[in-house]
Amino acid sequence: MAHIPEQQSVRRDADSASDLARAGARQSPAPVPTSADVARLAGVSRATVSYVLNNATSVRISEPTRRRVREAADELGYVPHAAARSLRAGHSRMVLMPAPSMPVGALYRHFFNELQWALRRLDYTVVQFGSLGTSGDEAARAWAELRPVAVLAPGDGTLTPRGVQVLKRSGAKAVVTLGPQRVEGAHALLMDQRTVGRCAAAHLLDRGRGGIGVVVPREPGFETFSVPRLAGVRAAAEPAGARVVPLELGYNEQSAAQLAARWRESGLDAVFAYNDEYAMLLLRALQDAGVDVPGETAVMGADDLLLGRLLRPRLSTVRMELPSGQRLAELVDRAVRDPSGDPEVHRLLGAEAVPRDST
Amino acid sequence: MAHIPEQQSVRRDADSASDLARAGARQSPAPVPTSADVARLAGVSRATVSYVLNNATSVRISEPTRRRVREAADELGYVPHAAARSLRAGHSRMVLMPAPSMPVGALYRHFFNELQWALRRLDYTVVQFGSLGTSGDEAARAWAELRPVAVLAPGDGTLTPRGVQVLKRSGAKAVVTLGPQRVEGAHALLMDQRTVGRCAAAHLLDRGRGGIGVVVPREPGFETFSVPRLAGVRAAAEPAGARVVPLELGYNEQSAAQLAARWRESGLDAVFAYNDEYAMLLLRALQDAGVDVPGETAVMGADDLLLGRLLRPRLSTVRMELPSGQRLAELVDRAVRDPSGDPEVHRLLGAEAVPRDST
DNA sequence: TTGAAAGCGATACCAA
DNA sequence: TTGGTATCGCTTTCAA
Repeated sequence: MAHIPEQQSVRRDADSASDLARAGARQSPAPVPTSADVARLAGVSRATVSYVLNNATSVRISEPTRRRVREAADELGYVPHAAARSLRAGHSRMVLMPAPSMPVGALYRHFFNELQWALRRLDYTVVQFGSLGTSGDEAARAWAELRPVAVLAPGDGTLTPRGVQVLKRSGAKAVVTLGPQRVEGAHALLMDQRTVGRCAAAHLLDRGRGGIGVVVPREPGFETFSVPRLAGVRAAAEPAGARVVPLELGYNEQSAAQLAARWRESGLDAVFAYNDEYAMLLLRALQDAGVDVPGETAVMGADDLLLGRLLRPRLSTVRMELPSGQRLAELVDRAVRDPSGDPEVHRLLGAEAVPRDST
Repeated sequence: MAHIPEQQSVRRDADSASDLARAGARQSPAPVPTSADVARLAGVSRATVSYVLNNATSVRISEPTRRRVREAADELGYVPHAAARSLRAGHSRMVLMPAPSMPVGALYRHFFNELQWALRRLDYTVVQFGSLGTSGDEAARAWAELRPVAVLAPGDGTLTPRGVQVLKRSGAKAVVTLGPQRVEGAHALLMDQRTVGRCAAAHLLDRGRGGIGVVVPREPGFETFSVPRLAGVRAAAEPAGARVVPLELGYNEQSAAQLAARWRESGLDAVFAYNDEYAMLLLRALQDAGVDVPGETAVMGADDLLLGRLLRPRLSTVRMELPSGQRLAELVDRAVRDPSGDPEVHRLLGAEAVPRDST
């Protein structure tokens, strides 16, 4: 024991080199190296380690010392402890994006990825937090425990004003909802799905249709989109004297066949089928039932999927647009820097009818 | 000032009720309440607060005290600080699931969600960490900073053995890859995409085809799947004397039309089109070019999408199966509890040909 | 140029 | 039954 400096604690006595050697063998789980271990191995103080590894500009450290520290860190496989760091700092750069609880389209996924990427470029750590299972305020509490600097929550009604309060009190500088609804106290990136319905209805009216069916997926989780889309169709069509009828449809051939079999009695001459997938399903079923599309009935989807163009007749659709993730990332950044600003509301979703051969 | 106990620091002087009141006004950002604040308001020690809020069983706290503490916590909107807690505890229950860097199918998404849900039931905190942009060992370091108890990484080659070492040294009890490749030192949930190719090839050979084209998507990011699928076709077809030809295809009508235009000169009589979407695209293009399917050429997809059944002829496909997320969650849990266990390798992906009318 | 020490928030041991 | 206090890993001010 004579060679071991007195101040070292028993646990730290074991010299780091042999710790490292033992890491391969699965015996005792090698203790996770801390900055103190690095300091010891490099023969400097913890402060110096911190200075070197963080490239502190306020202090000048000699080049040989820097090298010794870097080598020691490398040898030990030292990785700083994010929690300890942000605890000390009093803040983090974590942006929490609770993952959407419903299946989302490619457009949204793309936007989501872009946003994530842009935030990372602004030096935020983006973390997706699966919120499935927990609900509402409970979820907000769980998020708040992580002390994110900003929260990008789905604007689908999960988050309540109370939830926003909880998050803000826990130190979140910005709470932003992303979806069809807005929430008191939070910024909103509003993707108003009614626009999609309105757009589809306008096109169908334009084609002279007077009885519009609106497909409402039977699968759970789609209400956040399907309800406002239906409302949008109503808002645009009913004032113009058209009839609007919601139609339940399950995503399977049988359900589509049933709907198609009753089609003629419904007296409808058009259908907005929620999205391209349901539209393709229904279009095929109608054709199989002998209903002429677009002669007897117009069929319209949404999402502008490539696959819709492969059908005959080619599927008319609603193309949606989202702004670049970059812009939204900047909004988040602004909100973080100036938490006192009033909640901003941005309408994001652009929609445009793409007439093809099915209407 | 007379009414304020001497021991309170200046910052804490402001009484909590008025802090709360000020939270609505956006003046000074109300300080985030800590357990000390709760203790002060309830007139107890921080220790007691901790006991009450964590339902500690080793200590008995009187009911009135419990109530006072709970009310104080409620009034302040207190939420515990996860980082501080896990720092003290020396471990967390965080499972990191770096989000897949490529677009994935519905099957995988479903599996992913199920796994996430099952882990949460086992009391883990599941966090998805977007790894886009950072690469390889750099990413592993970023993950390690969060000190997750387990990491579920995409098994697509991003993670290196070095990365695994970094994670383990940072205290991760289990590192599990999820994808086509395995990595030294980590458990593997192997989804060997060659199986899919083999399965498709077997079916096509069965149908008497001797020249098999294999679509390789031109879009970036698909290599991790397309390369092993091609290899699988080769492995199954070439020993049987069939010819295998890779075919680049972009996901657009033009690219498909080009490929179809050159079809007859290729002399192929079958194509495995990567997945149903590419298959549908190509099938339509072949038909438009006057190629008879399945007479002249068989077309096969993968994923068993509903939409594939809507085409005429109905698309033959490869249906894939993944085990329940529950089982995998249990595997992760086992690995966490017994970090010394040897890396397990599980083959996950089941594949089965679904013959329909296009082959 | 480097080191000592305080402190971030929560917990658990030991006393009282 | 409750309170004081050391501790987790890291950063940063102040002194040397």
